[in-house]
Amino acid sequence: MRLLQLHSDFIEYEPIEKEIRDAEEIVSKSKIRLEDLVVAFVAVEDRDDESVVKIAVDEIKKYLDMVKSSRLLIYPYAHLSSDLAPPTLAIDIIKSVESFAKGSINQVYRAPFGWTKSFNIKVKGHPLAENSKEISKQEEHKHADPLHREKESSALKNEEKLQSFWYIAQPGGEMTAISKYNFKKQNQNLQMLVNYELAKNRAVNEQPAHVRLMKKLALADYEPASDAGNIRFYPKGRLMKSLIEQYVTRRVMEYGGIEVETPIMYDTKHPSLQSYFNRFPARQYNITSDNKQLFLRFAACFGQFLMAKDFNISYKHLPLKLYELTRYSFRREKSGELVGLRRLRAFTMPDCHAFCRDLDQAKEEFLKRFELSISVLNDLGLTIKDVEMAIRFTEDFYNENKDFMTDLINRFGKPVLVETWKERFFYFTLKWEFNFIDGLGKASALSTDQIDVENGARYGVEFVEEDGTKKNPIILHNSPSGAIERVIYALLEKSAKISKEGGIASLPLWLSHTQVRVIPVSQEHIVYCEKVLAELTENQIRADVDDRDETVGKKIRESETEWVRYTIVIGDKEINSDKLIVRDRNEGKQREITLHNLINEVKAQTRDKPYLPLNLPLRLSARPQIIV
RNA sequence: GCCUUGGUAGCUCAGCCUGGUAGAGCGUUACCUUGGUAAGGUAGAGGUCCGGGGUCCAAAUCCCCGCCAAGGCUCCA
Repeated sequence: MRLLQLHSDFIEYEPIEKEIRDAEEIVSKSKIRLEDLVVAFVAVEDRDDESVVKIAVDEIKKYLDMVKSSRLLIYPYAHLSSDLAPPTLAIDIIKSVESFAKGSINQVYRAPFGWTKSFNIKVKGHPLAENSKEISKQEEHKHADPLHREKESSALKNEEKLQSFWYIAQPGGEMTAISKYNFKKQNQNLQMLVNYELAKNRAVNEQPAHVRLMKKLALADYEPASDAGNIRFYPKGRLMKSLIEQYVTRRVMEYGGIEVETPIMYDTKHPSLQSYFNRFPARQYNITSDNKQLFLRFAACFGQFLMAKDFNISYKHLPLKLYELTRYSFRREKSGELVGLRRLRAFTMPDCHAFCRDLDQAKEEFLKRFELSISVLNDLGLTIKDVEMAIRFTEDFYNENKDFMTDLINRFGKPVLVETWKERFFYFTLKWEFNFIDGLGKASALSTDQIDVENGARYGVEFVEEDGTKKNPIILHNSPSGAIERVIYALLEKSAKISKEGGIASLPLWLSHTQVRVIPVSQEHIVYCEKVLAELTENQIRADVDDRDETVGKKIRESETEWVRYTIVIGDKEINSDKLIVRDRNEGKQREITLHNLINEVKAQTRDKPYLPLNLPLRLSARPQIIV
């Protein structure tokens, strides 16, 4: 017996005419509408007998409980099988299913057997809404086997290939099965990552700290007029984001990345993309334009692969590295999955692909990019201490590249989470990522790299080998920082952690909106303040002056709550001497310094980092108020 | 999608249980104050109590339907 269950908002059906001679007689041919129910499409197959009835009803009942529904429509649907039972037997079995189901299910309906029916159905969108089963007489034995798992139509996955084995690998290369590993105190975050990945035990009832901070610091906010997960960035957030974007781009270009730009929407009917879609039921924004079905990119991969396909590449050009910073990549994550800046539907992703000649070259390049990623994160204010690494690979890859794997783990220098598969299902054979663990124990991937052995051929990317033959390259997929929004999330969450432990929450100076704030004691000092301001600005330091008609105390308080690192108060004393009194927020106290030395101090801390001027009026009285 | 919580002034929220004049703080406007390292004072303006329906003499408040959001579940190739 074949069973397809759909959790539906409604179904409407209307018997049109008898399809077979043995069709049952029906009372009325009028249209029937049922709401909020499970529709079970049933096909009775040749081998079936009455013994499948109980099994089928048990399955249906289990499914109804799972989706918390108590209304069932049994809908005979021959098209589920090509091996149908004779109609007379089928109708008996279906009727048995109906009467048996009535014993345990509140409301049971059945559509007539043997009729052509028109129907209109709306299936709910949740992951369990579609469920397909094949029921046979041996089903009961299968159930006794704990390894037996259900097939779900929505998962096109080959589950055997997908079964994961989990380990902790330590520097040196030793691997311990996760159940046997003893987590030490310093590995708390790794343990949280393991919990997050495996135990799925992460119920918390709090708003993440960064959501409050992104609003308080006037960086970013939700945009109610857009789709959820599409964030608005205020001037301060935009500036911070621009700086990170410029920094990451510069580092990738120094590494050898060639910057390109690719479209944000693609035709679903394109052959390369189509085969990708068939394999991975995607979550993307769809657009219909004229007669085309387009989707918004969820990564820079397609654009770069389609571009590389048209290149004339020799082995001498490899590794060839293409880079794009996507603003945006889109993923239509389910509404409930979206959180602040952590998980969005539109995000900015640095994406660098390296096309490599062979595995040896890919491995060599892989290590370079690993070092690049660590260095980039470090400069952004996130060290190895702040992240946990996960490595995922196929067993074959591991067995053939043990030394390489050990090298990778040693470079990280801490125990890492390992996930392995017996066979390759995804397009990569090896993947690592750095996960940031936030104050609520949630893990989010930042930097990542993958060895892709599949998409070269899928997209028809080729290079000419030394002997003149054409080959598909191995492709590495690296994002040295992860999504820019997510970097900001991690920085804010890290600050919140520090603050919770009694420290001073702050952002790296080069990413701070205002680096120095100048406060006049009274209106008559403003002119002098602006001179100081001009000198700071000339030296590429972001400084502003609080010329509003407020008391000094209040201005200082606001400077502190805005996380401004250096605050200078200027009155008669300062005008008549060459010394300034600076309030250093990191130290929590004031000290005397000359303007020249202050400039040098700031420059020393922001050396080699991008600079952008303030994107708001330098006088606070001229700024619109953005937050409370 | 499901579960939970929420939607009241520009912002953050109280009021709702127990129906009867629309509230506070911050911000904003005006005036006073001209200041020295974390909030100076006084006065004013500011409301479709998310939308629709119902109950009631009377609904921000109770009931029903809907919309939107957040958090959780799930998911995260």
